[in-house]
Amino acid sequence: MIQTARLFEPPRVLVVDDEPQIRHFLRISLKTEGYQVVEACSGEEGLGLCARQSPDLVILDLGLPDVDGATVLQSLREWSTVPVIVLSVRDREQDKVQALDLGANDYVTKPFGVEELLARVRSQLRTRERSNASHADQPARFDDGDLCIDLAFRTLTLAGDDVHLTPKEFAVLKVLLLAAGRIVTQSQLLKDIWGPTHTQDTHYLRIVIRRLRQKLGDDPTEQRYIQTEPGVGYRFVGRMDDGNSHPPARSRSDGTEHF
Amino acid sequence: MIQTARLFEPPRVLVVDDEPQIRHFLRISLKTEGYQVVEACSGEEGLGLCARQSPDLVILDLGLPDVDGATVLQSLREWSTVPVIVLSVRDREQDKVQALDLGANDYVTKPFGVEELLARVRSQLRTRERSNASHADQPARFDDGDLCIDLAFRTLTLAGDDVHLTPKEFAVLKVLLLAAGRIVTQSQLLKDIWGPTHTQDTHYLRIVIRRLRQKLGDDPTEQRYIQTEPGVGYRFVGRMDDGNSHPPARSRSDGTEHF
DNA sequence: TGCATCTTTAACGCTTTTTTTACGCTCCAG
DNA sequence: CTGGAGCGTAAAAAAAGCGTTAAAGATGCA
Repeated sequence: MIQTARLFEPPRVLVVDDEPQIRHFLRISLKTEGYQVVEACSGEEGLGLCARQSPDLVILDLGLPDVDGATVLQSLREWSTVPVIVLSVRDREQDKVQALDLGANDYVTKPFGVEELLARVRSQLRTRERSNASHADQPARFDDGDLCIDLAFRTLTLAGDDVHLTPKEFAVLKVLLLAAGRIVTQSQLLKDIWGPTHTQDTHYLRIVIRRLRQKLGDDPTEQRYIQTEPGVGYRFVGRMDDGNSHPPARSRSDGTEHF
Repeated sequence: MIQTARLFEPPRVLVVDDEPQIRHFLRISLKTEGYQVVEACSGEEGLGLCARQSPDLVILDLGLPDVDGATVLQSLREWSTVPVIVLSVRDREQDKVQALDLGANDYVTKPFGVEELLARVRSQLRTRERSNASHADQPARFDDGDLCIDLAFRTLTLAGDDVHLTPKEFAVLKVLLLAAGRIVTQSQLLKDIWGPTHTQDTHYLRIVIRRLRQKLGDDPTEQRYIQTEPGVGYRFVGRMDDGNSHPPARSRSDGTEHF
């Protein structure tokens, strides 16, 4: 594998923990290993940072003050596949099983040894490196200045105003956004959202797409966020392009903008 | 008529352990979960089975009679990236770090709870599934600087401008592109796209081919992307080839256009 | 229970896509 | 030189698919 012009950028690790000592301790350890560290002290904040920064790995304490850690994990997994190492004081098997089945990639019981945790971090990053190499990470957030969509908070703002989306509307938008630029076939959307028994009920889609376009301010005369590929499906595209949109390799940019 | 009918095949798990009770125990548990189980009682045998069976996951006991478990892991990692969950009686941090850094994906200390182990197995397989799925689709793409076709994104750009293709047009182009350089017979195209009842309706093809050439900017006076083989079919070629003369078997034309 | 929100159903006009129909050209054999 | 087979082009009619609207069921919540 020839990886030419690829700048080495240290992996970003997001630490979500409410205890300042643990955060401090982890920050020191992780930085010593050469990682970039981002911190959040609540689940809410963690989800937001995940969406905006798309870190390479998340260390998530289950015992958070605001939201249940499990809930955070669950929300996260609705739109992100970032590796998550769960920390918890609970040593019961049942807790581990629950966290792992919610999408955690590893579960470490407190108190833990730093070296072990760091080795598990390395292991996860190693795995991810392989599978990620050819695949750009998914956008968790879209923002072009006018329209802003945040999958973590399920929010959509248009020119600063909050716009409300129904569950179906949001689900469709999410699927389209996660495949931004690519076509999503109608049957794919129907299968994902309405279930495998409705892969032919394209009229469902038409209604939802219509309302989405309405709420997104899509104007048929200009380029729209949601484009129709007749007979095939729909695709979400950003508006920054002046006519020529290009699918290709998006390098990992700063993270806060675009996707 | 491309169908995604995908057979469900249960993941294969290889258990490498010298203790018969543990093997038996794991076999029962794993089979109950619906996995296919393969067993090895020595490192040597484990490596062999890995090579021959290419399992989806390996559970490896570190305390093997013949070879050191760590050595097995190391050998394995020289040619395989299969997820490995290490079992060990040793609880020292140092041992965990060593195993993980040798390429283990997880480390579970004996005695362990079955449910936890199974959850960790699920977690690993889940991760692998995702990365496999995204790798599975062939990155089919043509780009010679002027014309750019991306089958995954279902996009076609000509000199930077987006060009819209109808479903039939795209289907034909896709078949031709996937056989780039080779002839695709008319009846093959008709069978693939219009179904086996229309293998004689060559006029359908003529229309679609015409519109494709139009949209691709094909000029009859120069060499065209889509060439006609009278009485036989059509072939897609990049433009740098010297066209006629030589036999058709250009498996992979040189450099600039990848596919 | 009643209200409000969301989803599903139904119907219609319009655009895009496919199919039909028609005709001109070239190449090659008779 | 003549005529048919095969391909390219063009424009139509037919079909399919999409966008839109409105109203009838569900669903959830106070």
